[in-house]
Amino acid sequence: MANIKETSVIQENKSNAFAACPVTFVVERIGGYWKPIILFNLLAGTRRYHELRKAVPGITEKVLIQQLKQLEADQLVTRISKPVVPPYVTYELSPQGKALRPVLLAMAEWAVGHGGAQSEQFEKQLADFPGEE
Amino acid sequence: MANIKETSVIQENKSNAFAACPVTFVVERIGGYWKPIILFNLLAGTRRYHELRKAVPGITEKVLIQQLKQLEADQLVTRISKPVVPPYVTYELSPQGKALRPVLLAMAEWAVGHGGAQSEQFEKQLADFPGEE
DNA sequence: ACAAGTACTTACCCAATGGTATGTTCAACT
DNA sequence: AGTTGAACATACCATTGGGTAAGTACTTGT
Repeated sequence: MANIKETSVIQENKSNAFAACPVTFVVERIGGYWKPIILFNLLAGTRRYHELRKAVPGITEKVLIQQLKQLEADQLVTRISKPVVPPYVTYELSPQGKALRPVLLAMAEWAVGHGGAQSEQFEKQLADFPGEE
Repeated sequence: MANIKETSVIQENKSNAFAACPVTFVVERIGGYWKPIILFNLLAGTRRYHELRKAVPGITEKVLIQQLKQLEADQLVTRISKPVVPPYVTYELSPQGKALRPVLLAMAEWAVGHGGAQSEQFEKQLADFPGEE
């Protein structure tokens, strides 16, 4: 019987930081590579699962589902499933998720300002971005 | 000789997403757990290495250095080293880094609004947060 | 009868992130 | 001569995020 490892010091440390720093609180929820991107897409409105797949290029099904589940568990998105065949499932931002709009828009604007060669493209993307619903 | 793996498809996919989505552009630079937290601390002003260690609880030296190097490589922070002994090294936000202020503040404000039990604490933190320099 | 489409699930794998622990350099202090 | 302190570097390990590939359930279209 090898090392058993009691509850991991790391998690405790993270909880400490979590308690102290508001940014940490946010990172714990929308950190990682894909979550902000998914949220940004949902900001534009309710999307079916399949639509999200197309809207977020490069993401795989597994990861998309995985991230959606986590976002759902953190109550940032709401999953609505109609019991029909073929399945009809949509995802949309919860009120908490919608409250992230300023964060995501601030990100997008920074990208416009500091995206170098991409800036123009980003600007176009933002131009036809839907406002509040 | 086993599979050699040419340049990784993943990176290509990421570059695609990167090209299309402004939020992806940002995530590529300040994604991960620690970077936003470090940037948030630097937002309050120039800090010595040792000060950062204390300001960011739970981070280890290795990871702190690592993240600082990456931020420096991405030109979000500037490292200033005085050639004295003992070493005197400070880190501060570059202009690009300072431009992230709205992003980080938006995060902090979201935390205040949605931090549940922690909200009050976050609010205090933000109250004595320095403004623009 | 069979392919197609939708929204997943499962099993397996790799690479990056992050953590622990220790070493280094140089000078001032004791 | 040994310790201390700043700002790292390095070696090694564990965890996690993310990727690939395949399978599932159920119905509609051909």
